[in-house]
Parts: sequence; structure tokens; C-alpha cells
Amino acid sequence: MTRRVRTAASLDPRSQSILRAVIEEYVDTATPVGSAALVERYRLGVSSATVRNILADLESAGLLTHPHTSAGRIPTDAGYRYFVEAIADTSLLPPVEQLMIRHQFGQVQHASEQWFRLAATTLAAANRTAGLATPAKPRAAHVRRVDLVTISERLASLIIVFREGAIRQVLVTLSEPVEQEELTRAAVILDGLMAGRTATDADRALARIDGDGAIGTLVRRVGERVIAAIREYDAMVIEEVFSDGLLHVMEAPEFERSEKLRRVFAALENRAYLGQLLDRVAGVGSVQVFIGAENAPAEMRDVSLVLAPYGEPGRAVGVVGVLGPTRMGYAQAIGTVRFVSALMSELVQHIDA
Amino acid sequence: MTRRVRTAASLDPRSQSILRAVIEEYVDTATPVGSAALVERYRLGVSSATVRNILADLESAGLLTHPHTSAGRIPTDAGYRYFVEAIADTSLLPPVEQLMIRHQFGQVQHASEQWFRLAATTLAAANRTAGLATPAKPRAAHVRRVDLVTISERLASLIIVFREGAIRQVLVTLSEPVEQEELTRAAVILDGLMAGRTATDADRALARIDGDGAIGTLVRRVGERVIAAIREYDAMVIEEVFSDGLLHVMEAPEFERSEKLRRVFAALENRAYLGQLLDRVAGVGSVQVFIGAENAPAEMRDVSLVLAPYGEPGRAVGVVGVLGPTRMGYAQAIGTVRFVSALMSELVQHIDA
DNA sequence: GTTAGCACTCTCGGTCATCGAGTGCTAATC
DNA sequence: GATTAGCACTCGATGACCGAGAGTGCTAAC
Repeated sequence: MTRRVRTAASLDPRSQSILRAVIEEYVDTATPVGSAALVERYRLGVSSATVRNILADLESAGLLTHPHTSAGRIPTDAGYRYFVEAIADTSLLPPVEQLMIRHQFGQVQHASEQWFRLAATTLAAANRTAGLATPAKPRAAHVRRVDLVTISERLASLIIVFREGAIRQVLVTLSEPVEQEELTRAAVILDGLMAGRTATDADRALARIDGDGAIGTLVRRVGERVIAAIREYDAMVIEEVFSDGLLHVMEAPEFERSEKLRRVFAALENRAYLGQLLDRVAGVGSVQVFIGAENAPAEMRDVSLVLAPYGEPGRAVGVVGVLGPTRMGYAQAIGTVRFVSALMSELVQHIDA
Repeated sequence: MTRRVRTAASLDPRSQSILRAVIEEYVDTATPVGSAALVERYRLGVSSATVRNILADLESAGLLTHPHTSAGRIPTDAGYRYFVEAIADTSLLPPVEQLMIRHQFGQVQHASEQWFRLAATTLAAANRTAGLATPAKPRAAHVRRVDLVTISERLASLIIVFREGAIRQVLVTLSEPVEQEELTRAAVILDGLMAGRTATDADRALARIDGDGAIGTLVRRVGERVIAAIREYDAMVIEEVFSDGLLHVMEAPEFERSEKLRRVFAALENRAYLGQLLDRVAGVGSVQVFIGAENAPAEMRDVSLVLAPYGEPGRAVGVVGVLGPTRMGYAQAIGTVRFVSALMSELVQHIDA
């Protein structure tokens, strides 16, 4: 899997601008673009014959292809890659769009743990692609709160709130009936023991607890469940991927006959690849683009992903991004993804201070 | 919208079995079925000519159609309806399948609030259709637990656990810094005040609280947020629809050219219709089938829904079901939906006792 | 190096003939 | 009177064929 194709020779400016024109036109129309269309729609200052020569050069450089002899050119994955690395202007998002996005986030300030969903929705709408987002997940989660609530005589609900905002609820069956009062006492002890701690720390603290007496046993027993839950949470590669706007991708003409798309969706449902991808993105720390066949699974070879991590590198990180056909507006996508990821980082920090 | 077409004359047994054969065959093959195919594949004991006569009768009764003159018959929505009401054997699910489903539910006993998701997944897999499920939502939710956790100096997280299992987290900004200790005291008061209560009751209780002093103001202020959150939760028509297996629907040959399907998906994303539908199902209390054009929105006219409520009628109810092409295995679908809904009711009761 | 001109290629869309599945009708049969 | 065999007929699906058009690559002129 070659993720970064370093094009040996960098292109002269005119070739670049023609490559850019081909890509822009193709992204727009989804049909192969010919030399005539280019000179007509872009002020290139040369004739179609010249353009043809350059197109042929770009093709032999591997940046464009022919679906067949008498059709126009379409970009290859390498062409998109070159565009993304050397040509595309991914500078800042226009302030208008920035404001719109900020505004949307302002609307829902109270529902913190839903921010990542909003990010997906926003990205989907802004790019007319699918938007993806995961909640910010710490490498080693810290407990903020432990609580125990009776449900029935021998059944209690154990609630664990993590500093990073996630909540886990676990059912605990009790060997004998326990009053809510006693549960509360146990919860207070556990809470004092574990608040601010990671799984390992909490485990150590629990080990020092006196396991004798009714309350001691209860604390021990439930404490182990808490630690198991933290460990389970830590081990999760990826907590949840929220996606929105899959419809946009379905609408792309290249996916009209849905076979390819079905495979993509199937690959998305199977979280393994996505998890691995997101992990890698989280590790790197800036916007990353995965174009078509650069994606390992064959099913993904017709789509591209633009992903960026958010959060604080050392602590909790999540990923936001978009998924669309390889024929996608990379400049715009990169711009919005970068902006949304920065915005999310800001929000997370604000909460987590 | 006619939901229940009472066919004037009930059919004679032979016509019924031929209608059943047509439907079974069509569900299986997705191609119009002709008289010859029927006599060949089903022991009908009559010639193809006789079958043709009966098919013509069924057609004039509105239960079958012709895509065109020289094609076989396909069932109409009314045909499916008649099949569902009068012919289909929706008796109990084979014990093997029951066991399989039960087993799947047994696996995840600890993650109670995720049951409804599992229901959707199970239904999707069992029927090769999309599975839908909502969490059980009470008409008037009861609070089980209220908790307050500091996040930063002037920011606290208010956690509300409902008796029915749902959890809400709300950020509360404080006018001045408050220690966790004080927050805990406030939380204890609020918890005592509101546990077991509905929004209205809690409101009444809060009104009797002494609003003076630092702690009083805090309790008042947060209490109002709690009540607002309960009210908001109560007002929600439908908390969330979890769906799984949409891929199965995409795979159906009638949706290969995806235009129709795209509309269906779009209609699903817009929750209004689904919410209304689910509300109605929750009100009725048994498996309900909505076939093709019986669905009000035009986008839904190519799909059918088989839905059933679960939970306790007076208290919390949710809905489970499947969505598939009108050409779907109704008998099987009804069987599994009924079974899963019963199972879910059992589980909810067990928890909620 | 650029451009005009042109022959060539290949897809797309339309037309046409053929094929065959399946019907509806009629007349014969049980 | 119900059932069936037989048959003409209908109509979509399939594939061959053809012309138009888009776009190329090449060559020769500028």
C-alpha cells in the first residue's frame, strides 16, 4: 500500500494548471474531459492541440487515463494524489463557512457527548459526501464518577462516567438482596477510590481495600467490575463510528449501479479496517488523505477518505472526516475537515480543562 | 391510506393455494411467475390451462398483476395483504431459530441499554432485510437517579438516569465556582427529591424546596434543568431508531438501480413518518404489517414494514421490526418480529420489576 | 514549440429482426 | 360444467447493425 507517491519530476506550471483544470472539470461533471472542453471553459491561452499534447504527457506520467481511445481524460489515483500534494489550495476555509459551522456547534452546546455526531453531519452537508466521526477516546481513560443504583432486589446498575465524557452502564447481579442505602455507601467508597484514576491505578487502589465485612465484599466485587469496564473501554480500538450523509455518496453517478457502493457499505459495517485507519490518523496528527486504491481493502478502491484527528495528542483523541468517491472536491474537503477538527479540539479542551 | 383491505369474497381453497404458490415463488425468484412454472414446481394437480384461468380470476380480484401481457403474474399489495391476513402461516417460530435468537441475547446480558440494537441486528440477519428498533421509551419517564459532577470550575455535568434505562447528560454552567462537595450535597438533595418521580411530580416537589441560601439556589437552578431534561425526554416522539442490515435491502434485485432505494433511505433519515408509524404501532400492541402503497409517503411505496411494540403497554414501550421490499417473506418476518418483541418485553420486565 | 487539419477509433443511441415466455381464447374432452 | 389441449397472439428481452459524435494521435505547416 503506497500512501504517498512522490512524483519524480515536478510538473511545469502549465501542465499543473491543465491537470488542475482536468480535475476540477471532472469533479464537476463526472464525465471524461476532452481537450476542446478545456480550452473552451478555462482561459488556457493555447489551442486544443497543445492541450492534447500535454494531456498525453500527463497520461504517460501516470496522472491521467483514458477509459477508452476516443474518450476524454480522467484523473488516476496518482493524479489526485499529485493534485492534493502539489496543486490544491487547501488554505483556510472562507470565513462565511467557518461562521456557519461554528454557529451550528454553538446551537448544541449542552449535549457535549453528541458533538462528534454533529461533526459528521456538518462535514457531510458541507461537502455533499458522507461524514464520519468517532468520539474522543483516551488511551487510558480516567474515571470521573462511579455510581450504583438498584434496579430490582438482586440487580443493580453500575454507572461509570469517564473524564472524557463517555458513560458506561453495567448490570451487576448481587448474590443477596442489598438496600439502596448500602449500595450508595459502596458507591461512595468506590467513587473516592477511583475518581481520577486509570484502570491500573484503580486496580492498585482496590487491592489496598479491606475486603472483609459485607460492605467490603460488595466494594471488592463491584470494584472489579468497574476495573473490567475501564479495561474494556481502553481496549476498544474505536468506540463508535458515526456516519451521516451516506446518501450523498449514493447519489454520485459512478455509483448508480450500486454494486460497488454496496461493497463499500459492507466494508464500513465491518469496523476492522476503519479502526486501523483511524488509529493511524490519530497517531499522525494532521489531515490525511487516502485516495482510491491506496486503501488496502479492494472494496474501498473507488472511494477516498479525508480524515483528521482531534483532541489532545497525549490524551483523548477522536477522528473526523469525510468519505466520498475518488472524484471528490479534495481542496474543499481538506479545508473543512481541518477546520472541524480544530474546532472539535477546542471544544474538547474547553470541557476537559 | 387503507391499511386493511377486507377482500369481499374469501377465496376458495384452490385459489388460495395458487395465490400462495405465486407469492412464494415470486418472493423466491423476484421474476414474474407463469402458469407453467407453477404446475412444474408445485404439486397442484391441475394443468397449466386451469392455473391460467385461476390466475386471471385472481387478477380481476386485484390480488395479482401483469407487468405486461406476455409476462407472468406478480402479487399486488392487496395480494400480499390477503396473503398476510388469510393465508400465511405465522404460527410460532421453529424452536431452533428461537434458541438461536435467545442465545444471542444471552450473550450480552450486561449491556442492557443496547438490547434494542441487538434486536435490530438479529431481525436483520434472520430475515435478510433491514432491522429496525427503538429503545423502550416511557410516556412519562421516571427518574431513578440524579448526579452532579464537576468538569471545570464553573461547569458541571448533570447526569440523569431514568428508571427505563436511558441516561441523559447535560452541561450546567455555574454562575460562580462550586466545589464538588457542594455539588454532591445538591445532588443528594435533588436525588431524594426526584427519584421515582415524573416531570410533573418532580416539579411539584421542587416548588416546595426552600430556595434560599447558596445550596438552595443551586438546587433550584439545577432542579429546573433536570425537569427540563425530563420534559424534553418525554416530548420526544421517538428517541432513536437503530437500523441494521440496510445492505440486505440494497441487495434486492428490484433496487439494483438505486433511485427508488435512495428515496427510501432519505425517507428513513427524516424521522417524521417513522415516528408517527411507530407511535401507532405502540398504541395497537401486536404485529402490524404495512405493505407498499399502504404507506403514506410515496417514497415508501416499494417497501413493506413489519413492526411490533414491546415493553409494558401502560409504561415504557419501544418498537422492533423489519423493513424490506414488498416482495418479502412475510410469514417468516411476522414470526420473528413477534418472537423478538415478546423476548424484549420479557427482558424489559425483568429489568424494570 | 505551437497549431491546423485530418484520418481513425470507439462509445452511445437508435432501429430492426428474432426469440421465447406466457397469455387468452376456443374447442374438444371427461 | 369443469378441465384441458391447442394455438394464435402479444410484447419484452436480446443482439446485430449503423450512423453520429466526441475525442484522439499524428503529420505537416507555421
